[in-house]
Amino acid sequence: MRMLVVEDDRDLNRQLCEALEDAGYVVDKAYDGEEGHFLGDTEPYDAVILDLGLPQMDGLSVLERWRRDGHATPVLILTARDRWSDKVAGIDAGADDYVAKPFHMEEVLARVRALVRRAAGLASNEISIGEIVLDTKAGKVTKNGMSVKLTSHEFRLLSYLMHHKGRVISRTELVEHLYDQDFDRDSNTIEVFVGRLRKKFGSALIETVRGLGYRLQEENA
Amino acid sequence: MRMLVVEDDRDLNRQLCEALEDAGYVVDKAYDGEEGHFLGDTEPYDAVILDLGLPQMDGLSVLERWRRDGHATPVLILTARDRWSDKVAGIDAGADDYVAKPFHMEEVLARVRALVRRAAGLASNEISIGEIVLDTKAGKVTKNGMSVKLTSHEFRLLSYLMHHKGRVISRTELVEHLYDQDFDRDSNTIEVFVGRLRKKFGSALIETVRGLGYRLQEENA
DNA sequence: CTTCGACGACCAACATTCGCATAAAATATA
DNA sequence: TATATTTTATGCGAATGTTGGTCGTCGAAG
Repeated sequence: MRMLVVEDDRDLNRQLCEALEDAGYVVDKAYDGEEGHFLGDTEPYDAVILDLGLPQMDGLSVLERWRRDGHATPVLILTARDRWSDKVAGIDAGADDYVAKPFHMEEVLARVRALVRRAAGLASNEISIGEIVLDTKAGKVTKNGMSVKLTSHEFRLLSYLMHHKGRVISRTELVEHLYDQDFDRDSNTIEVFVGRLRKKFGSALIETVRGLGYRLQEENA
Repeated sequence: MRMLVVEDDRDLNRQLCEALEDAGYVVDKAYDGEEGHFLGDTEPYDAVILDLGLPQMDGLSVLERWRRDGHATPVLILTARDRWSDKVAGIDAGADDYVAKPFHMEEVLARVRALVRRAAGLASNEISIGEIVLDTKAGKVTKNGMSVKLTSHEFRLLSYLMHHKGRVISRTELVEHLYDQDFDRDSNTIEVFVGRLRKKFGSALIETVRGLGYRLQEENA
């Protein structure tokens, strides 16, 4: 999962990024509204953390423009504690959730998890497909109840695929969501990891759609 | 485990802190409502001890604001013995428990233990995993019934991990809960202590999840 | 039906990061 | 001061991620 943090306070921005990276996400950052808007417009994020008080273009405008342009990316708003009106306006503008500053990093993480989960239309922290169960909170995967050991990239890949099961995912989309901006476009890492996942879960799990990408099938185990 | 004590009576504050530290917690203190509110809002405590009669902002308001902002941190209220109404109001405001002043330190400690325990979803003061039993009340650990000698940091680390068994805990989270504010971010102390615990309990106890953190497994002993 | 080309799978070597043990230094405790 | 505990420093080794190459396979065009 790939996140964008738009926050002008360098220190806070760094803290947020660290926490998110700790939690296993890939994170891009922006320090002003314009940059943030551009990135959110260009890159396919799975969630955005957006501060409201920003230089260049304030957070609310950024959010409004995104929504006007049809971006549905989940957005978590950061508001100063005393700016109630901002909170309301943020929700009107299409924010998915908000947290008042100052906040507990853990709370932000919990809310981000919830956003990603909801975006995938799921109710809990667990996604299952056949005998395979992925627990995003515990960071654990089991097959037939047996825990399966995955490396962090393997986990991310599987996680993304399971969040979008049934849909064909292009290699480009995977690269965009699993890596940050500068990454060698023509590399075959994704294929390698798909191969490794198949070795661990059986080749039936991930279906190859030639020329388009990969798909996780509900029926298969 | 990391605690916050909000109490304007310096003497009492000090006593509480000492007792808590003796019991193996890491403790931050605040002498007025504002400071207390800020800290509780910012730092991830495992429990808070909150006096109601405070300068700047009274305890009840502090608590109400925390709860309104979605903080679920367990809070133990201190009330004067004759202020029944306060007690009721405290519970309404979201306190988890209360103690009337003057009190026995023992009672406070017991209630704090209970709060931490409940927050972790446990029923007793003993947490066990395989043959290892940790008694939070006695501050002792046994393996196969044999007492194991741990240093205070070793105990704290093990305790935190056991309170969250099954979940992957990042090194960052551990540092945040085992040390107070200013602590060198890139230090390898945690790794050293994990190593020591493994030496004492066997390497199967603490599983490392590369790139993410550590996890205590229910299954393993 | 055959052939060709493109795409993906697989493999093995390489580079890198990460965690661990160890020991020495610093700090707290008795 | 002596002792126990905590922290820092460093090098090693294993786990992980990446690259490049080869082979197999699918599908379309002849």
